[in-house]
Amino acid sequence: MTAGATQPAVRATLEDVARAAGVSLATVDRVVNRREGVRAKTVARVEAAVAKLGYRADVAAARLARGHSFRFAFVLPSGSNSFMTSLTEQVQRTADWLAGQRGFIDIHHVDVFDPDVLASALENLSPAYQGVAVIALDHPRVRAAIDELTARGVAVVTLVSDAPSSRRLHYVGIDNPAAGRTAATLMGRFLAGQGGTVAVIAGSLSLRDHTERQFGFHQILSSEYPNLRALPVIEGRDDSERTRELTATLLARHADLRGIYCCGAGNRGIADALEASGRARDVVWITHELTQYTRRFLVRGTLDAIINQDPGHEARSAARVLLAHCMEEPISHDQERIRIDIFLRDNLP
Amino acid sequence: MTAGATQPAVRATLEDVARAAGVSLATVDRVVNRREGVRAKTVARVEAAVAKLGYRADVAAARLARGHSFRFAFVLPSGSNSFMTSLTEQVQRTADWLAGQRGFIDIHHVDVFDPDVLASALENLSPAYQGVAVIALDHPRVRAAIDELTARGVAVVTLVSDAPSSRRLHYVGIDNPAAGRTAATLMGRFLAGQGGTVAVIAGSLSLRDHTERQFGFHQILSSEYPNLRALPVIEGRDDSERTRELTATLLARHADLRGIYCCGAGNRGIADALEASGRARDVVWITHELTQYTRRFLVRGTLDAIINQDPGHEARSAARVLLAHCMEEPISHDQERIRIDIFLRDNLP
DNA sequence: CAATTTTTGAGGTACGCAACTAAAATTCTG
DNA sequence: CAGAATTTTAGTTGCGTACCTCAAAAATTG
Repeated sequence: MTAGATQPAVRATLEDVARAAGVSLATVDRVVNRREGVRAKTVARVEAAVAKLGYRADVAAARLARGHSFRFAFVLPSGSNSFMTSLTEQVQRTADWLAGQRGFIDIHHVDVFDPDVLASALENLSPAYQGVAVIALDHPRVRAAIDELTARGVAVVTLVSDAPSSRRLHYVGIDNPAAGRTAATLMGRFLAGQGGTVAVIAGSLSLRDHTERQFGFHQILSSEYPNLRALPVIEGRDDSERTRELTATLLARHADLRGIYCCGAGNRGIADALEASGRARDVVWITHELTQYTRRFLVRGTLDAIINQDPGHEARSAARVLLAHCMEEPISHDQERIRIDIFLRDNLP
Repeated sequence: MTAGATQPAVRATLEDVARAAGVSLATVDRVVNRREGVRAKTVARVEAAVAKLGYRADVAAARLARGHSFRFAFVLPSGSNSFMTSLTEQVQRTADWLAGQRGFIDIHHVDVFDPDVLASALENLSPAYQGVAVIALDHPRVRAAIDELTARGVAVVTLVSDAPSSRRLHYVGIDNPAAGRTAATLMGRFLAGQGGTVAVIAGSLSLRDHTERQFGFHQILSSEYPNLRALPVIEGRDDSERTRELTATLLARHADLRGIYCCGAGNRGIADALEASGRARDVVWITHELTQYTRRFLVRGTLDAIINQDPGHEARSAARVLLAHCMEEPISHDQERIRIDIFLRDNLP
């Protein structure tokens, strides 16, 4: 048995460092917190002592002493599908957690699909906020609002949907073109050796994430799976009833329809239409977001795969990124990267 | 724009509560921490004040005052494949993070594949540890060692590989039978409509996780994909060279070999044999764990899918669970559940 | 060398809570 | 109803750090 680097039983304090370096507490404090007014020679001596004793500031004590507190706004959609409901719930949970760390989250519900409404909401945000997380729209007015917040020193992270050309600090969400490519690869491989047509249903092509997904999907489908022909994209407006009708029409018109990729919401409509047609087993259906409904369709076999982003992870990540920025701490990119989850019936959580 | 529940600008402290309830700090402290020695009437008065002011304990101040510190042992394998190397690295990172929170992690490297060595390592662990994370073996001696630690009041979590019949506090790892089923579903669907044989390569069938994976794999393959015939399981002992030879033999013997599922390590050997045979494109190969090697094989197209568990998540989760247990705090099961990731070329992180 | 600037030391306070001691209020006992 | 036993409450201290002040020491300048 090999013991790893055993650490000291009890941590060194600032005072220990001061004693070891033969200087006063105040000097150690200046060095550790990179304040000026210390000779290079003394700095070196203190840093040596820090290294020797393995000194690490106690975060609890530091936070207490600093006494900072933070206030963040989360701007979420007022209209709600299952995913957004779940996201809101996770943000609420994150808020509870943050409340113990001197962080306060206010949730603002706005119609994020209207650029003007969203932009004014951002513009009228109380100046009390040090950070804002927003489901963004990639639109000039929204971009301007984000840039203005940033210019005022407010940290802005985009959540789920990005505004890449803005000055936002960070994007918390998945790589949507890659998600579309992932769906295409699954579709192509599940339909290996078969020919036919594949339908793509989006919520709206004015939503950046939906556009990016269908772009990625088409990219792979056309280059890798020439046996499959993609039909023109249909806009279901994330509405179940409308999506049901569109799907029913598709099924009626295209006897050779072998696949459906839905890169938005409205899944209940697709399931209804598919099951009513009796072709549920013959058509490969791939969609986004694990919800109580899509889970059921997947278990039942109507749905073949779900591409998912974890709203819990996204909510926590947004809060962590904002907090780290405010405390001038680095973030761990590994931990903050939002994965493109693939769920089959067998690996559902 | 609807504002959510706006929280007070600055949080209430214990003293605010004491003043509001007309009692002393000490009394509030007893009520909040559920100590006894307070009349029911007073308790009610304090709780009302807590509710009214929305008091939440400041975790930083609480930790500082309590002054507790914790020491955990992580027992990891001394022999190393890529996954274990990566896990060790992540544990090291987690240790750095924990060091700021009064938590100390010592890493012990032992031969975890020998039950006796592993059991003695656990038995001889310093009594200074309040918690232990161990890559377990499901063996009577190991189980006994875990149970003894638990009896001594040490929190034990099993990591990556479980010992379900022991009294361990928690298992941090994936559901291995489900992972095997996931692999089988991918295999079956990628080979839809084709007949042929499928090989299963395990590291060793005496490892519980490998056995469980191949069990799940066979379960789904035989029930759902009768067109595919599984060959007897081969043991590659997680050794690349041996695995290469075995794979080459397989390819030579079975002209109708259409799939390979590797539920252990030794992937470099499989890649070599597959590429040398010229049948890399015709054989569906699915394996576990994303490493620098498997990533390359996936990108190149030799490998078709990776079933992954995130070592970073596992290391952090183990530390969080131990820490929460020691501080008698609840854990968020959502966040601690280790997902079965599926990686295709398109959704690689 | 005196005047000035830079660097360092000593000490203190505050942060919000936990845990301890001592004192007060209440209940019980004979 | 006094005095003891018990329950309930008040007061205090310390955790490790950040940040502040004031003065002393050292280095630099004219």
